[in-house]
Amino acid sequence: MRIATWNVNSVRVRQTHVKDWLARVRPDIVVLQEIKCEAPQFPRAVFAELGYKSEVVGQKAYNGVAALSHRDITIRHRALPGLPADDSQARYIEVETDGITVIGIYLPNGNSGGEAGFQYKIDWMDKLCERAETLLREDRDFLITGDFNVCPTAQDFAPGALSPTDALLRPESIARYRRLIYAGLTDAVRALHPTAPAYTFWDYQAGCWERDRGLRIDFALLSPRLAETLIAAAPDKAERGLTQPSDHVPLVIDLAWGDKAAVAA
DNA sequence: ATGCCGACCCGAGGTCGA
Repeated sequence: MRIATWNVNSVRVRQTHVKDWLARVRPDIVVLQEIKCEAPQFPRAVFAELGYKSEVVGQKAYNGVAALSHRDITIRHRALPGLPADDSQARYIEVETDGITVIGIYLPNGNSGGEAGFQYKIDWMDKLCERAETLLREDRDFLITGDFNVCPTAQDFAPGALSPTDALLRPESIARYRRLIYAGLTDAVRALHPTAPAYTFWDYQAGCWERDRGLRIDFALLSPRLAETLIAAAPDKAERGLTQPSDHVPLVIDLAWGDKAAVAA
């Protein structure tokens, strides 16, 4: 099973990139972030030409997440459980297929809106931790993947790419990322590549791509049984070098899940 | 120290991202 995540920074601007990438990489499921449109504007037909169905949690201009799959998927949640009912930011999608729950997230950045904006990020992370802990208690097979907007270690950003006071580096943010790991989830990329930079984001500004001043802020965190099936996990760096790219690249995870099921049968 | 770039809103230039 191939699962991917990609912050596309506007799905309408990036629809040809996404379509070409789907044809090349053929993920079973991909979750998208920052689609920046409401569901009616989502270019479903473009991806349907390749056999992909879309589940969209849209929002005008900002945020917005989606899941594309050529399998049958069931949408379980369109918002992060535990957030206030009046929260209108489209940042969470939870879908299920073949016994796996795939959670796609666009975690708040936390640098805008002052301390209230940062507190929103922290509250969001607390609810995400609670969701993960609930699924672990239920002994479910799941992964949380997407744009986490956190750089947990110094290895996860190029020197000078972030201010030391950036919300991506604040101890409150990192502590909550660590809580997900301590709960029992496995960072798929680090499990296989302990020392590689594995950046997933390069700012459009200041020649960050050309100077390789990147960040590793997109992750796939696997529940224990899924982690045992991990085959491959890597950012698809080539996408950043194309014309008019997203500032993020896809992260692609391969699991021996279908194989395992076949053996068991 | 600040802005760089690029997307959104709309139809200028402000706001947000990370």
